[in-house]
Amino acid sequence: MEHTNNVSNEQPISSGARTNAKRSRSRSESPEDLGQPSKTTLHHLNGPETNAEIYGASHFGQWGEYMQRKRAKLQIQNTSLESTSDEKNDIFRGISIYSYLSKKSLVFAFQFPIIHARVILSVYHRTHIITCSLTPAKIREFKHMKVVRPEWLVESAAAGTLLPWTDYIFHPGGRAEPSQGSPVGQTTLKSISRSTPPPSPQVQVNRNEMEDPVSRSKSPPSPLYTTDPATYEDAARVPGYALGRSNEMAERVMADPQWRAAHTSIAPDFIEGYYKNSRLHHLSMWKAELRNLVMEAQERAEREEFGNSQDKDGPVVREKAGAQSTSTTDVSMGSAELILRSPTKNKGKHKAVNDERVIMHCDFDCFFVSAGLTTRPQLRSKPVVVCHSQGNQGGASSTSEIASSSYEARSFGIKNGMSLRQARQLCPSVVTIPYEFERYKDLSLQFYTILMRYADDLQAVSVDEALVDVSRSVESRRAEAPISVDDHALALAQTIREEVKAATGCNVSIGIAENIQLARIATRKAKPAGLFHLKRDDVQRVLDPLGIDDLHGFGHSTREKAKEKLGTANLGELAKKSKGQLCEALGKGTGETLYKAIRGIDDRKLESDKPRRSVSCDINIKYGVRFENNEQTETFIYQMAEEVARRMHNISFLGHGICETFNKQIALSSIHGQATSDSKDIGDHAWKLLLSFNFDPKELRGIGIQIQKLEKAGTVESTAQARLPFQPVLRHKTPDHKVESMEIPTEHPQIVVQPPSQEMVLLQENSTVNAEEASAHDIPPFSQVDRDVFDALPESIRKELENEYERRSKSPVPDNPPPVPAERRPRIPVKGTTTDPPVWGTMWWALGGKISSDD
DNA sequence: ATCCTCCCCTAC
DNA sequence: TAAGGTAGGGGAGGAT
Ligand SMILES: Nc1ccn([C@H]2C[C@H](O)[C@@H](COP(=O)(O)OP(=O)(O)OP(=O)(O)O)O2)c(=O)n1
Ligand SMILES: [Mg+2]
Repeated sequence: MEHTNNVSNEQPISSGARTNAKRSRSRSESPEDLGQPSKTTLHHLNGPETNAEIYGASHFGQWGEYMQRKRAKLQIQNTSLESTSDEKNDIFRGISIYSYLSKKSLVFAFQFPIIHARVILSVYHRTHIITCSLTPAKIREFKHMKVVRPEWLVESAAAGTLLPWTDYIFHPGGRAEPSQGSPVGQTTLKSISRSTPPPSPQVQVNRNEMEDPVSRSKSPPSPLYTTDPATYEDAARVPGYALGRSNEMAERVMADPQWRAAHTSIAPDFIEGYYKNSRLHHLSMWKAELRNLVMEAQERAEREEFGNSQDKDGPVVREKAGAQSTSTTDVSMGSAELILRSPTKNKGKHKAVNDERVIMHCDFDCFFVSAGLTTRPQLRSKPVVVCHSQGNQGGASSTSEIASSSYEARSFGIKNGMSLRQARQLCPSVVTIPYEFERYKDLSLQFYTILMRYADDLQAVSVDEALVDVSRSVESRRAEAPISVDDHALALAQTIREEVKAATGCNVSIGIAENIQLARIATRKAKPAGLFHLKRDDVQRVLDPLGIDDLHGFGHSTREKAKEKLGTANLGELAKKSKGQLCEALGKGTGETLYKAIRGIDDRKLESDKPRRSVSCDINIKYGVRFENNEQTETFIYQMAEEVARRMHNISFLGHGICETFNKQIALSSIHGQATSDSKDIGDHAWKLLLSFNFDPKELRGIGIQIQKLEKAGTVESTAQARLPFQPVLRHKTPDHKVESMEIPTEHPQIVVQPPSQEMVLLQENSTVNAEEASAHDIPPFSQVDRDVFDALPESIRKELENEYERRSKSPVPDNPPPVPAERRPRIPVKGTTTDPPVWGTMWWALGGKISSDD
């Protein structure tokens, strides 16, 4: 529990009515589905931008324009949008504008005379951002671009000439808003129209640059037109996190092209190898697998209870029928089967509401280290850490991260999550041992097997950690032996501890309390190798000296916020604050959770049967992704698609600054406009998207794909989290593997993309894609085209569209058939549950960042 | 009021 | 060399 981040894993308070996956984007036909602020591009067509470079060779851009135009029409029902084909009002010639305004503001903008110039909604090219409100993330995104306030347009139009944009530079009011996602600067239109005098330009910019954005991208990063919140420094501030200066050896080695060719993402099996060595990937996989196992066990228990068959003495864990222990290096839990002994799932039914629960939080002590020490007894009582770097690798400067540290090591100040370099500074004699993922898996299954024996309900938290509701077990023990034991919960916990120790050779610690939060606190006191029953009378005494970040779900950032807004991070002090104060400082839900937590209250139920709601695979690459050309990029994309969904971002370990990450979302549909789990479909879409952005592959530092709003197709028996939806191969290969279900994206998932801001090109914002009507990868069937909107398109675009339709009418494009309109699209037949949110996808990539000298 | 989108935050 | 993945809670503020 000493790792850097925090105590525990579980989230506070589930959010009741929410039906959508968190990161999902929903589809809607309404023009308001732009999200907010709505992003719409006004492109003045007359300029030289009307060339192929801008619109690319792809029809995506055209379609995007079509959609935006249509939406614009819908939004401004009463405003004529007909294009004026002449040259009056041409003061905006050559200017492409990316509007980042709320809907209201947008309408406002449309009412201006400039709108009567030909307004083209360009997807791929912009010269200016227009906005009056930006979130911190957008500030980062736009920081190399010309960001102006709407008055620039308004007043230019009024003046009949293009005023210098530098007089209208947008800059967020004051410092960056610390609170997440909250816009910085003005929010309302009122403040716009009220003619605030334009602030004097912060930066002088050569007027010529406006006409030649491309050349700009070659010059050193342009000065910021917005205040830079320097957000990445926040990451570096997180205590103990293994950010650091560059690893010199790594830098040297990266400079060698041969080495890079062999070891970076260029290698065809890069992703697989990366995952194989990623402890965090394993943790995530295991967690999902364990949750599934528990869920299956519960369903089985309920079924058996109903059928009245209770073979109380059968094995609690067994190999699934036909499960071949593939090899000795099977790190997956897929072939195991847990059995829940007591078939009682407290489903909140008439289950004595007032009964005090008994919750146990069971957690291995320094799990990875303990596991490693089972075969290295000679290292017991030494400062031992688990990390990749072994022996003297990396020397004194190894950036290898420590996954787990023994308690002896912790006495030197070493913590989980630190870099080996930091650890060596604290304790030069620290001993490193390697990862043994398969062993962790085996031990974990033993651990869970034992827990299941006593659990009324069980929530898998992690490979080494579980929350167990033992209320009834304790109750019945008390009934059987009322007097001989004074704390039946503690006695049961001791039994569990001993059983786990006997089965695994490792120590678990167990915290016991009446709710989850307190049980976790109790575990802190129990460690190492101990038990602690936190009883009601002791709660305040135990809680008061703690800091807010000692509570699960409250971390570094919340602590800083509390210190700033409430003057203290100490629970005893915070207890004096009113609920209103806490809510004001931290938000309503968080404030209330905290208010209760401080008082030892936590109403959350164990989460043992919630199905997964999204799938994504992330890779953070330190130095792995370095493409030389598009071919390599393509290869990688398809690898990723095969692997499923994945996202990447980049925080460089090599000491060259942080890359910027972007994400965009677009509709993804299979060839036939249907849901798909096919890796080729996903790869195709992702690759096209990426291609359309036309950036330098050398700048690429990460790519990601993620799919959300999953809909179950088939049984509920899904397992392997990352692989499930996208590796149908798995099912065929290992029929015993029990992956007969697939989660299939319904209709068109979305993929999100975003361009390098360095290129001064801003791509279509995800939300501008009307997914209900278009896949964003293709144009709609001709019959679906809104004639008015179509006619309003500039001639060049219209021509291209016409050509395309013409072409298709002659020879259908097998590659790219127009998707069936949504309302006619056959729904994917879904067996099992009826949760029907559509699936969406998000694609990420990261650009920039330097790497040693060659970058 | 409630939903949705785009974020941020947390945890192992 | 080292392999910083991943799912979900929750807040702000616009749309409905
Ligand atoms: N930053 C981290 C934190 C944890 N882990 C892995 C290794 C840990 O052994 C395992 C369990 O995490 P715990 O938080 O339970 O930490 P430990 O079990 O190592 O120590 P303890 O539980 O005794 O505090 O997860 C990791 O790889 N990286
Ligand atoms: Mg542990």
